[in-house]
Amino acid sequence: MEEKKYCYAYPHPSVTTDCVIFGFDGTKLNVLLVERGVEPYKGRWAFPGGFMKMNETALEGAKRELEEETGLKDVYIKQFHAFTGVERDPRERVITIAYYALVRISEVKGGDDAAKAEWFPINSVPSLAFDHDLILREALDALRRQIHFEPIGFQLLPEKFTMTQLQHLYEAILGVKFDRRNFSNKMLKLGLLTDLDERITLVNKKEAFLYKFNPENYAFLKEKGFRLEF
Amino acid sequence: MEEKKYCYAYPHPSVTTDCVIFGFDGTKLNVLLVERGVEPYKGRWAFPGGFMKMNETALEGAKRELEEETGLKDVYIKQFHAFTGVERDPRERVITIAYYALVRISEVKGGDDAAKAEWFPINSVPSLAFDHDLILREALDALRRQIHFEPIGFQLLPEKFTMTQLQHLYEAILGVKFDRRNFSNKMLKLGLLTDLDERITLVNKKEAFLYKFNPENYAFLKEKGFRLEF
DNA sequence: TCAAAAGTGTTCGCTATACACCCATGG
DNA sequence: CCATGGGTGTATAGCGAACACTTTTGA
Repeated sequence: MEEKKYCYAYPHPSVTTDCVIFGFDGTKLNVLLVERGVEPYKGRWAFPGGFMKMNETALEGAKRELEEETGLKDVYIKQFHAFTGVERDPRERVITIAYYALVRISEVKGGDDAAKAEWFPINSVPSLAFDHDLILREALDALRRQIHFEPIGFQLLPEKFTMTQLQHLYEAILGVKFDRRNFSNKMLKLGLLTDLDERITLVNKKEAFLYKFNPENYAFLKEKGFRLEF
Repeated sequence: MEEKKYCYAYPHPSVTTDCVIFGFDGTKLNVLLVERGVEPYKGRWAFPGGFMKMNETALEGAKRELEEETGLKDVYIKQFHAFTGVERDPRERVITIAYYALVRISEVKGGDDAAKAEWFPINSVPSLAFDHDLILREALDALRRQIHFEPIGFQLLPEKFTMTQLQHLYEAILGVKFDRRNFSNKMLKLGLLTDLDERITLVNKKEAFLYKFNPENYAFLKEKGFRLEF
Protein backbone atom coordinates (compact mmCIF):
# COMPACT_ATOMS: atom_id res chain seq x y z
CA MET A 1 0.00 0.00 0.00
CA GLU A 2 1.43 3.31 -1.04
CA GLU A 3 1.79 5.97 1.59
CA LYS A 4 -0.66 8.83 1.29
CA LYS A 5 1.07 11.74 2.85
CA TYR A 6 -0.48 14.76 1.13
CA CYS A 7 -3.58 15.62 3.11
CA TYR A 8 -6.24 18.29 2.75
CA ALA A 9 -9.34 19.35 4.67
CA TYR A 10 -11.42 18.92 1.52
CA PRO A 11 -11.10 16.45 -1.33
CA HIS A 12 -8.97 17.59 -4.27
CA PRO A 13 -9.05 16.23 -7.80
CA SER A 14 -6.01 15.15 -9.74
CA VAL A 15 -5.01 17.52 -12.52
CA THR A 16 -3.43 16.31 -15.73
CA THR A 17 -2.49 17.87 -19.03
CA ASP A 18 -3.15 16.16 -22.36
CA CYS A 19 -1.68 17.18 -25.65
CA VAL A 20 -3.31 16.73 -29.05
CA ILE A 21 -0.34 16.86 -31.42
CA PHE A 22 -1.27 17.69 -35.00
CA GLY A 23 0.98 16.97 -37.96
CA PHE A 24 0.48 17.27 -41.71
CA ASP A 25 1.77 14.59 -44.06
CA GLY A 26 1.27 16.56 -47.26
CA THR A 27 -2.23 15.27 -47.81
CA LYS A 28 -3.97 14.61 -44.53
CA LEU A 29 -4.05 16.06 -41.05
CA ASN A 30 -2.72 13.58 -38.49
CA VAL A 31 -2.59 13.25 -34.71
CA LEU A 32 0.06 11.51 -32.64
CA LEU A 33 -1.31 8.84 -30.31
CA VAL A 34 0.37 6.62 -27.74
CA GLU A 35 -0.72 3.15 -26.80
CA ARG A 36 -1.53 2.74 -23.14
CA GLY A 37 0.61 0.14 -21.41
CA VAL A 38 -1.35 0.00 -18.17
CA GLU A 39 -4.91 -0.19 -16.97
CA PRO A 40 -7.32 1.40 -17.27
CA TYR A 41 -7.78 1.24 -21.04
CA LYS A 42 -4.61 -0.84 -21.44
CA GLY A 43 -3.87 -1.34 -25.13
CA ARG A 44 -6.10 1.54 -26.22
CA TRP A 45 -4.74 4.63 -27.93
CA ALA A 46 -4.72 7.98 -26.15
CA PHE A 47 -3.19 11.42 -26.36
CA PRO A 48 0.11 11.93 -24.56
CA GLY A 49 -0.41 13.44 -21.17
CA GLY A 50 0.47 13.28 -17.52
CA PHE A 51 0.10 14.82 -14.14
CA MET A 52 0.70 18.50 -13.67
CA LYS A 53 3.46 19.09 -11.17
CA MET A 54 3.00 21.45 -8.26
CA ASN A 55 5.83 23.73 -9.35
CA GLU A 56 4.83 24.09 -12.99
CA THR A 57 1.92 25.64 -14.82
CA ALA A 58 -0.35 23.54 -17.00
CA LEU A 59 1.34 25.02 -20.06
CA GLU A 60 4.76 24.03 -18.78
CA GLY A 61 3.44 20.56 -18.07
CA ALA A 62 2.01 20.24 -21.56
CA LYS A 63 5.28 21.40 -23.10
CA ARG A 64 7.16 18.86 -21.01
CA GLU A 65 4.88 16.07 -22.21
CA LEU A 66 5.24 17.27 -25.78
CA GLU A 67 9.01 17.28 -25.62
CA GLU A 68 9.14 13.87 -24.00
CA GLU A 69 7.03 12.51 -26.82
CA THR A 70 8.53 14.30 -29.83
CA GLY A 71 11.85 15.78 -28.78
CA LEU A 72 10.53 19.18 -29.86
CA LYS A 73 10.66 22.48 -28.02
CA ASP A 74 9.37 25.87 -29.08
CA VAL A 75 6.44 24.61 -31.06
CA TYR A 76 3.02 26.21 -31.34
CA ILE A 77 0.92 25.01 -28.42
CA LYS A 78 -2.41 26.30 -27.19
CA GLN A 79 -4.79 25.49 -24.38
CA PHE A 80 -8.27 24.87 -25.74
CA HIS A 81 -10.42 23.30 -23.02
CA ALA A 82 -10.49 21.78 -19.56
CA PHE A 83 -12.37 18.49 -19.33
CA THR A 84 -13.97 17.90 -15.97
CA GLY A 85 -16.46 15.04 -16.30
CA VAL A 86 -16.95 13.40 -12.92
CA GLU A 87 -16.49 9.86 -14.23
CA ARG A 88 -13.90 10.46 -16.91
CA ASP A 89 -11.27 8.40 -15.08
CA PRO A 90 -12.45 5.26 -13.26
CA ARG A 91 -9.72 5.47 -10.63
CA GLU A 92 -10.31 8.85 -9.07
CA ARG A 93 -11.57 12.29 -9.94
CA VAL A 94 -9.23 13.61 -12.63
CA ILE A 95 -9.63 16.78 -14.59
CA THR A 96 -7.46 17.44 -17.60
CA ILE A 97 -6.37 20.68 -19.16
CA ALA A 98 -6.04 19.97 -22.85
CA TYR A 99 -3.68 21.60 -25.35
CA TYR A 100 -3.14 21.19 -29.01
CA ALA A 101 0.24 21.52 -30.66
CA LEU A 102 1.25 21.94 -34.29
CA VAL A 103 4.44 20.21 -35.34
CA ARG A 104 6.31 19.19 -38.47
CA ILE A 105 6.08 15.44 -38.70
CA SER A 106 9.54 15.22 -40.25
CA GLU A 107 11.12 16.84 -37.20
CA VAL A 108 9.54 14.48 -34.70
CA LYS A 109 11.94 12.07 -33.05
CA GLY A 110 10.71 8.98 -31.31
CA GLY A 111 9.70 9.64 -27.74
CA ASP A 112 11.76 8.89 -24.65
CA ASP A 113 8.92 6.76 -23.42
CA ALA A 114 8.89 3.11 -24.15
CA ALA A 115 5.25 3.53 -25.13
CA LYS A 116 4.44 2.95 -28.76
CA ALA A 117 3.54 6.15 -30.56
CA GLU A 118 1.97 6.44 -33.99
CA TRP A 119 0.48 9.01 -36.34
CA PHE A 120 -3.17 8.59 -37.33
CA PRO A 121 -5.05 10.56 -39.99
CA ILE A 122 -7.84 12.38 -38.20
CA ASN A 123 -10.43 10.49 -40.21
CA SER A 124 -8.99 7.11 -39.22
CA VAL A 125 -8.56 7.49 -35.50
CA PRO A 126 -9.63 4.41 -33.53
CA SER A 127 -11.83 4.57 -30.47
CA LEU A 128 -9.70 6.19 -27.80
CA ALA A 129 -9.16 5.77 -24.07
CA PHE A 130 -11.01 7.88 -21.48
CA ASP A 131 -12.95 10.75 -23.05
CA HIS A 132 -10.25 11.34 -25.65
CA ASP A 133 -12.69 10.94 -28.55
CA LEU A 134 -14.40 14.04 -27.23
CA ILE A 135 -11.07 15.77 -26.69
CA LEU A 136 -10.16 15.16 -30.33
CA ARG A 137 -13.43 16.64 -31.58
CA GLU A 138 -12.97 19.71 -29.42
CA ALA A 139 -9.34 20.10 -30.49
CA LEU A 140 -10.34 20.04 -34.14
CA ASP A 141 -13.10 22.58 -33.53
CA ALA A 142 -10.67 24.84 -31.70
CA LEU A 143 -8.04 24.52 -34.43
CA ARG A 144 -10.57 25.33 -37.15
CA ARG A 145 -11.78 28.36 -35.25
CA GLN A 146 -8.32 29.62 -34.41
CA ILE A 147 -7.14 29.44 -37.99
CA HIS A 148 -9.46 32.36 -38.77
CA PHE A 149 -7.51 34.62 -36.44
CA GLU A 150 -3.95 33.39 -36.74
CA PRO A 151 -2.06 31.89 -39.68
CA ILE A 152 -1.13 28.90 -37.57
CA GLY A 153 -1.08 26.55 -40.53
CA PHE A 154 2.51 27.48 -41.28
CA GLN A 155 3.55 25.69 -38.10
CA LEU A 156 2.65 22.43 -39.81
CA LEU A 157 4.62 22.96 -43.01
CA PRO A 158 8.34 22.85 -43.72
CA GLU A 159 10.00 26.23 -43.76
CA LYS A 160 9.86 26.34 -47.55
CA PHE A 161 6.69 25.13 -49.17
CA THR A 162 4.74 25.35 -52.41
CA MET A 163 1.41 27.05 -52.81
CA THR A 164 -0.20 23.70 -53.49
CA GLN A 165 1.08 22.28 -50.21
CA LEU A 166 -0.33 25.26 -48.37
CA GLN A 167 -3.65 24.85 -50.12
CA HIS A 168 -3.81 21.15 -49.32
CA LEU A 169 -3.12 21.95 -45.68
CA TYR A 170 -6.00 24.41 -45.46
CA GLU A 171 -8.25 21.98 -47.27
CA ALA A 172 -7.30 19.21 -44.86
CA ILE A 173 -7.87 21.32 -41.78
CA LEU A 174 -11.11 22.93 -42.87
CA GLY A 175 -12.43 20.01 -44.86
CA VAL A 176 -13.22 22.05 -47.96
CA LYS A 177 -11.88 22.48 -51.49
CA PHE A 178 -10.54 25.69 -52.98
CA ASP A 179 -9.98 26.87 -56.51
CA ARG A 180 -6.24 26.88 -57.17
CA ARG A 181 -6.08 30.34 -58.70
CA ASN A 182 -8.33 31.98 -56.15
CA PHE A 183 -6.49 30.45 -53.23
CA SER A 184 -3.16 31.58 -54.58
CA ASN A 185 -4.38 35.09 -55.34
CA LYS A 186 -5.92 35.53 -51.93
CA MET A 187 -2.87 34.23 -50.11
CA LEU A 188 -0.46 36.41 -52.06
CA LYS A 189 -2.64 39.47 -51.59
CA LEU A 190 -2.66 38.93 -47.83
CA GLY A 191 1.06 39.58 -47.79
CA LEU A 192 1.91 36.80 -45.35
CA LEU A 193 4.13 35.00 -47.83
CA THR A 194 7.64 35.72 -49.04
CA ASP A 195 8.27 34.55 -52.58
CA LEU A 196 11.64 32.85 -52.44
CA ASP A 197 12.29 33.20 -56.21
CA GLU A 198 13.27 29.60 -56.06
CA ARG A 199 11.79 26.50 -57.54
CA ILE A 200 11.62 22.96 -56.42
CA THR A 201 11.44 20.02 -58.77
CA LEU A 202 8.56 17.83 -57.74
CA VAL A 203 8.34 14.09 -58.10
CA ASN A 204 6.80 14.45 -61.53
CA LYS A 205 9.56 16.85 -62.65
CA LYS A 206 7.18 19.78 -62.52
CA GLU A 207 8.75 22.93 -61.15
CA ALA A 208 6.87 24.71 -58.40
CA PHE A 209 7.59 28.04 -56.71
CA LEU A 210 8.67 28.02 -53.10
CA TYR A 211 7.41 30.41 -50.45
CA LYS A 212 8.00 30.95 -46.81
CA PHE A 213 5.92 32.49 -44.07
CA ASN A 214 6.75 36.13 -43.36
CA PRO A 215 6.49 36.73 -39.61
CA GLU A 216 7.30 40.43 -39.90
CA ASN A 217 4.37 41.08 -42.19
CA TYR A 218 2.20 38.98 -39.94
CA ALA A 219 3.15 41.03 -36.90
CA PHE A 220 2.38 44.18 -38.85
CA LEU A 221 -0.99 42.91 -40.05
CA LYS A 222 -1.91 41.68 -36.60
CA GLU A 223 -1.12 45.09 -35.18
CA LYS A 224 -3.68 46.85 -37.31
CA GLY A 225 -6.16 44.03 -36.98
CA PHE A 226 -7.02 41.59 -39.72
CA ARG A 227 -8.88 38.38 -40.22
CA LEU A 228 -8.15 35.41 -42.41
CA GLU A 229 -11.19 34.78 -44.55
CA PHE A 230 -11.72 31.24 -45.76
CA MET B 1 -6.46 23.19 13.68
CA GLU B 2 -8.73 21.78 11.05
CA GLU B 3 -8.64 18.09 10.41
CA LYS B 4 -7.05 17.08 7.14
CA LYS B 5 -8.61 13.82 6.28
CA TYR B 6 -8.37 13.67 2.47
CA CYS B 7 -4.99 12.19 1.67
CA TYR B 8 -3.19 11.38 -1.56
CA ALA B 9 0.12 9.83 -2.55
CA TYR B 10 0.97 12.93 -4.58
CA PRO B 11 0.10 16.58 -3.97
CA HIS B 12 -3.12 17.78 -5.58
CA PRO B 13 -4.05 21.37 -6.36
CA SER B 14 -7.32 22.96 -5.37
CA VAL B 15 -9.68 23.52 -8.27
CA THR B 16 -12.08 26.45 -8.37
CA THR B 17 -14.42 27.92 -10.94
CA ASP B 18 -14.70 31.66 -11.52
CA CYS B 19 -17.43 33.35 -13.44
CA VAL B 20 -17.10 36.59 -15.40
CA ILE B 21 -20.70 37.79 -15.61
CA PHE B 22 -21.31 40.27 -18.41
CA GLY B 23 -24.32 42.57 -18.51
CA PHE B 24 -25.30 45.41 -20.82
CA ASP B 25 -26.84 48.60 -19.44
CA GLY B 26 -27.90 50.02 -22.80
CA THR B 27 -24.67 51.89 -23.32
CA LYS B 28 -21.76 50.06 -21.79
CA LEU B 29 -20.70 46.50 -21.20
CA ASN B 30 -20.51 45.72 -17.47
CA VAL B 31 -19.18 42.93 -15.26
CA LEU B 32 -20.51 41.84 -11.90
CA LEU B 33 -17.92 41.88 -9.12
CA VAL B 34 -18.09 40.87 -5.48
CA GLU B 35 -16.11 42.41 -2.67
CA ARG B 36 -13.96 39.94 -0.80
CA GLY B 37 -14.80 39.72 2.91
CA VAL B 38 -11.81 37.64 3.93
CA GLU B 39 -8.10 37.49 3.40
CA PRO B 40 -6.30 37.25 1.10
CA TYR B 41 -7.22 40.39 -0.82
CA LYS B 42 -9.86 41.32 1.75
CA GLY B 43 -11.79 44.37 0.54
CA ARG B 44 -10.71 43.92 -3.08
CA TRP B 45 -13.13 43.17 -5.87
CA ALA B 46 -13.14 39.79 -7.58
CA PHE B 47 -15.24 37.62 -9.83
CA PRO B 48 -17.70 35.30 -8.12
CA GLY B 49 -16.26 31.84 -7.77
CA GLY B 50 -15.71 28.92 -5.50
CA PHE B 51 -14.44 25.42 -5.12
CA MET B 52 -15.51 22.76 -7.54
CA LYS B 53 -17.22 19.92 -5.72
CA MET B 54 -16.19 16.34 -6.27
CA ASN B 55 -19.59 15.30 -7.58
CA GLU B 56 -20.07 18.12 -10.06
CA THR B 57 -18.36 19.19 -13.27
CA ALA B 58 -16.69 22.56 -13.55
CA LEU B 59 -19.63 23.74 -15.65
CA GLU B 60 -22.12 22.71 -12.98
CA GLY B 61 -19.99 24.46 -10.39
CA ALA B 62 -19.88 27.64 -12.42
CA LYS B 63 -23.65 27.54 -12.92
CA ARG B 64 -24.13 27.05 -9.19
CA GLU B 65 -21.97 30.08 -8.44
CA LEU B 66 -23.82 32.07 -11.05
CA GLU B 67 -27.21 31.23 -9.62
CA GLU B 68 -26.10 31.97 -6.07
CA GLU B 69 -24.95 35.39 -7.21
CA THR B 70 -27.74 36.39 -9.58
CA GLY B 71 -30.68 34.05 -9.02
CA LEU B 72 -30.49 33.13 -12.71
CA LYS B 73 -30.55 29.71 -14.32
CA ASP B 74 -30.39 28.76 -17.98
CA VAL B 75 -28.19 31.61 -19.04
CA TYR B 76 -25.49 31.53 -21.66
CA ILE B 77 -22.28 30.37 -20.03
CA LYS B 78 -19.03 29.28 -21.63
CA GLN B 79 -15.70 28.01 -20.43
CA PHE B 80 -12.90 30.11 -21.89
CA HIS B 81 -9.65 29.33 -20.07
CA ALA B 82 -8.04 27.53 -17.16
CA PHE B 83 -5.63 29.67 -15.15
CA THR B 84 -2.83 27.70 -13.57
CA GLY B 85 -0.15 30.11 -12.41
CA VAL B 86 1.84 28.55 -9.60
CA GLU B 87 1.61 31.58 -7.33
CA ARG B 88 -1.84 32.83 -8.20
CA ASP B 89 -3.19 32.13 -4.71
CA PRO B 90 -0.87 32.80 -1.77
CA ARG B 91 -2.44 30.11 0.42
CA GLU B 92 -1.97 26.99 -1.67
CA ARG B 93 -1.78 25.85 -5.26
CA VAL B 94 -5.14 26.74 -6.79
CA ILE B 95 -6.07 26.45 -10.42
CA THR B 96 -9.27 28.00 -11.68
CA ILE B 97 -11.44 27.09 -14.60
CA ALA B 98 -12.96 30.34 -15.80
CA TYR B 99 -16.32 30.87 -17.47
CA TYR B 100 -18.08 33.88 -18.82
CA ALA B 101 -21.83 34.31 -18.67
CA LEU B 102 -24.13 36.72 -20.47
CA VAL B 103 -27.12 37.96 -18.48
CA ARG B 104 -29.78 40.63 -18.60
CA ILE B 105 -28.95 43.10 -15.86
CA SER B 106 -32.64 43.78 -15.22
CA GLU B 107 -33.27 40.13 -14.37
CA VAL B 108 -30.48 39.88 -11.83
CA LYS B 109 -31.60 39.58 -8.25
CA GLY B 110 -29.26 40.29 -5.37
CA GLY B 111 -27.19 37.28 -4.45
CA ASP B 112 -27.78 34.93 -1.56
CA ASP B 113 -24.37 35.78 -0.29
CA ALA B 114 -23.91 38.52 2.21
CA ALA B 115 -21.04 39.71 0.03
CA LYS B 116 -21.49 43.05 -1.63
CA ALA B 117 -21.94 42.74 -5.39
CA GLU B 118 -21.80 45.54 -7.91
CA TRP B 119 -21.79 46.13 -11.66
CA PHE B 120 -18.74 47.86 -13.14
CA PRO B 121 -18.36 49.12 -16.72
CA ILE B 122 -15.50 47.19 -18.25
CA ASN B 123 -13.52 50.38 -18.72
CA SER B 124 -13.85 51.33 -15.05
CA VAL B 125 -12.94 48.11 -13.32
CA PRO B 126 -10.68 48.61 -10.30
CA SER B 127 -7.56 46.55 -9.68
CA LEU B 128 -8.86 43.09 -8.83
CA ALA B 129 -7.90 40.31 -6.42
CA PHE B 130 -5.67 37.39 -7.43
CA ASP B 131 -5.02 37.28 -11.18
CA HIS B 132 -8.52 38.47 -11.98
CA ASP B 133 -7.28 41.42 -14.01
CA LEU B 134 -5.82 38.88 -16.39
CA ILE B 135 -8.99 36.79 -16.27
CA LEU B 136 -11.04 39.82 -17.31
CA ARG B 137 -8.78 40.54 -20.27
CA GLU B 138 -8.99 36.95 -21.43
CA ALA B 139 -12.75 36.87 -20.96
CA LEU B 140 -13.15 39.94 -23.12
CA ASP B 141 -10.90 38.48 -25.80
CA ALA B 142 -12.87 35.25 -25.77
CA LEU B 143 -16.20 37.07 -25.95
CA ARG B 144 -15.03 39.20 -28.86
CA ARG B 145 -13.80 36.15 -30.72
CA GLN B 146 -16.89 34.08 -30.03
CA ILE B 147 -19.23 36.77 -31.26
CA HIS B 148 -17.93 36.10 -34.78
CA PHE B 149 -19.27 32.55 -34.68
CA GLU B 150 -22.41 32.84 -32.59
CA PRO B 151 -24.91 35.66 -32.20
CA ILE B 152 -24.45 35.58 -28.46
CA GLY B 153 -25.15 39.28 -28.08
CA PHE B 154 -28.87 38.63 -27.88
CA GLN B 155 -28.34 37.01 -24.50
CA LEU B 156 -27.54 40.45 -23.13
CA LEU B 157 -30.61 42.26 -24.45
CA PRO B 158 -34.23 42.14 -23.38
CA GLU B 159 -36.39 39.83 -25.45
CA LYS B 160 -37.66 42.76 -27.49
CA PHE B 161 -35.14 45.36 -28.50
CA THR B 162 -34.58 48.13 -30.99
CA MET B 163 -31.98 48.11 -33.74
CA THR B 164 -30.16 50.93 -32.01
CA GLN B 165 -29.89 48.95 -28.80
CA LEU B 166 -28.46 46.03 -30.73
CA GLN B 167 -26.00 48.29 -32.49
CA HIS B 168 -24.88 49.89 -29.25
CA LEU B 169 -24.33 46.44 -27.80
CA TYR B 170 -22.08 45.36 -30.66
CA GLU B 171 -20.24 48.66 -30.47
CA ALA B 172 -19.72 48.23 -26.74
CA ILE B 173 -18.44 44.68 -27.06
CA LEU B 174 -16.19 45.20 -30.04
CA GLY B 175 -15.15 48.75 -29.20
CA VAL B 176 -15.95 50.13 -32.65
CA LYS B 177 -18.56 52.38 -34.26
CA PHE B 178 -20.92 51.39 -37.06
CA ASP B 179 -22.94 53.35 -39.54
CA ARG B 180 -26.59 53.10 -38.52
CA ARG B 181 -27.94 52.24 -41.96
CA ASN B 182 -25.25 49.74 -42.80
CA PHE B 183 -25.57 47.99 -39.47
CA SER B 184 -29.32 47.73 -39.83
CA ASN B 185 -29.15 46.51 -43.43
CA LYS B 186 -26.57 43.88 -42.62
CA MET B 187 -28.44 42.61 -39.58
CA LEU B 188 -31.74 42.37 -41.41
CA LYS B 189 -30.14 40.62 -44.37
CA LEU B 190 -28.64 38.02 -42.05
CA GLY B 191 -32.13 36.86 -41.19
CA LEU B 192 -31.51 36.43 -37.48
CA LEU B 193 -34.13 38.99 -36.51
CA THR B 194 -37.89 38.83 -36.41
CA ASP B 195 -39.54 42.16 -37.05
CA LEU B 196 -42.26 42.41 -34.42
CA ASP B 197 -44.29 45.01 -36.34
CA GLU B 198 -44.47 46.85 -33.09
CA ARG B 199 -43.07 50.12 -31.93
CA ILE B 200 -41.85 51.37 -28.64
CA THR B 201 -41.94 54.96 -27.55
CA LEU B 202 -38.55 55.96 -26.33
CA VAL B 203 -37.72 58.45 -23.65
CA ASN B 204 -37.59 61.26 -26.17
CA LYS B 205 -40.98 60.26 -27.64
CA LYS B 206 -39.36 58.91 -30.76
CA GLU B 207 -40.92 55.71 -32.02
CA ALA B 208 -38.56 52.81 -32.73
CA PHE B 209 -39.25 49.39 -34.24
CA LEU B 210 -38.91 46.36 -32.03
CA TYR B 211 -37.22 43.12 -33.04
CA LYS B 212 -36.54 39.83 -31.42
CA PHE B 213 -33.93 37.19 -32.01
CA ASN B 214 -35.08 34.32 -34.21
CA PRO B 215 -33.57 31.08 -32.89
CA GLU B 216 -35.10 28.95 -35.67
CA ASN B 217 -33.38 30.94 -38.39
CA TYR B 218 -30.19 30.85 -36.37
CA ALA B 219 -30.33 27.07 -36.11
CA PHE B 220 -30.90 26.89 -39.86
CA LEU B 221 -28.03 29.24 -40.65
CA LYS B 222 -25.70 27.44 -38.28
CA GLU B 223 -26.53 24.16 -39.96
CA LYS B 224 -25.29 25.30 -43.32
CA GLY B 225 -22.40 27.20 -41.82
CA PHE B 226 -22.18 30.95 -41.60
CA ARG B 227 -20.07 33.62 -40.02
CA LEU B 228 -21.00 36.94 -38.52
CA GLU B 229 -18.87 39.55 -40.19
CA PHE B 230 -18.21 42.71 -38.24
C1' DT C 1 -33.79 77.57 -31.75
C1' DC C 2 -30.76 74.09 -31.19
C1' DA C 3 -29.18 69.48 -30.25
C1' DA C 4 -30.26 64.64 -30.23
C1' DA C 5 -31.94 60.60 -32.14
C1' DA C 6 -34.81 57.72 -35.52
C1' DG C 7 -36.42 56.63 -40.16
C1' DT C 8 -35.06 55.96 -44.92
C1' DG C 9 -31.84 54.45 -50.35
C1' DT C 10 -28.30 54.99 -53.44
C1' DT C 11 -23.78 54.85 -55.35
C1' DC C 12 -19.20 53.20 -55.94
C1' DG C 13 -15.38 50.31 -55.56
C1' DC C 14 -13.59 46.16 -54.20
C1' DT C 15 -13.44 41.43 -53.53
C1' DA C 16 -15.12 36.82 -53.88
C1' DT C 17 -15.96 33.51 -57.16
C1' DA C 18 -16.30 31.07 -61.31
C1' DC C 19 -13.94 29.64 -65.10
C1' DA C 20 -10.10 27.62 -69.60
C1' DC C 21 -6.01 26.96 -71.88
C1' DC C 22 -1.07 25.81 -72.31
C1' DC C 23 2.81 23.08 -71.20
C1' DA C 24 5.81 19.41 -69.44
C1' DT C 25 6.27 14.86 -67.75
C1' DG C 26 5.47 9.92 -66.85
C1' DG C 27 3.08 6.02 -67.80
C1' DC D 1 -1.34 9.78 -76.57
C1' DC D 2 -3.42 10.46 -72.49
C1' DA D 3 -3.67 11.70 -67.66
C1' DT D 4 -1.69 14.53 -64.16
C1' DG D 5 -0.45 18.62 -62.26
C1' DG D 6 1.39 23.34 -62.41
C1' DG D 7 1.36 28.11 -64.22
C1' DT D 8 -1.45 32.06 -65.61
C1' DG D 9 -5.84 36.24 -66.21
C1' DT D 10 -10.54 37.88 -66.75
C1' DA D 11 -15.40 38.89 -66.18
C1' DT D 12 -19.39 39.30 -63.19
C1' DA D 13 -22.14 39.68 -59.31
C1' DG D 14 -22.69 40.73 -54.71
C1' DC D 15 -21.21 43.00 -50.63
C1' DG D 16 -19.08 46.53 -47.82
C1' DA D 17 -18.67 51.28 -46.99
C1' DA D 18 -19.63 55.98 -47.42
C1' DC D 19 -23.04 59.27 -47.26
C1' DA D 20 -27.82 63.46 -46.24
C1' DC D 21 -32.13 64.94 -45.26
C1' DT D 22 -36.44 65.00 -42.66
C1' DT D 23 -38.99 64.73 -38.44
C1' DT D 24 -39.95 65.04 -33.55
C1' DT D 25 -39.00 66.32 -28.95
C1' DG D 26 -36.70 68.20 -24.84
C1' DA D 27 -33.71 71.45 -23.10
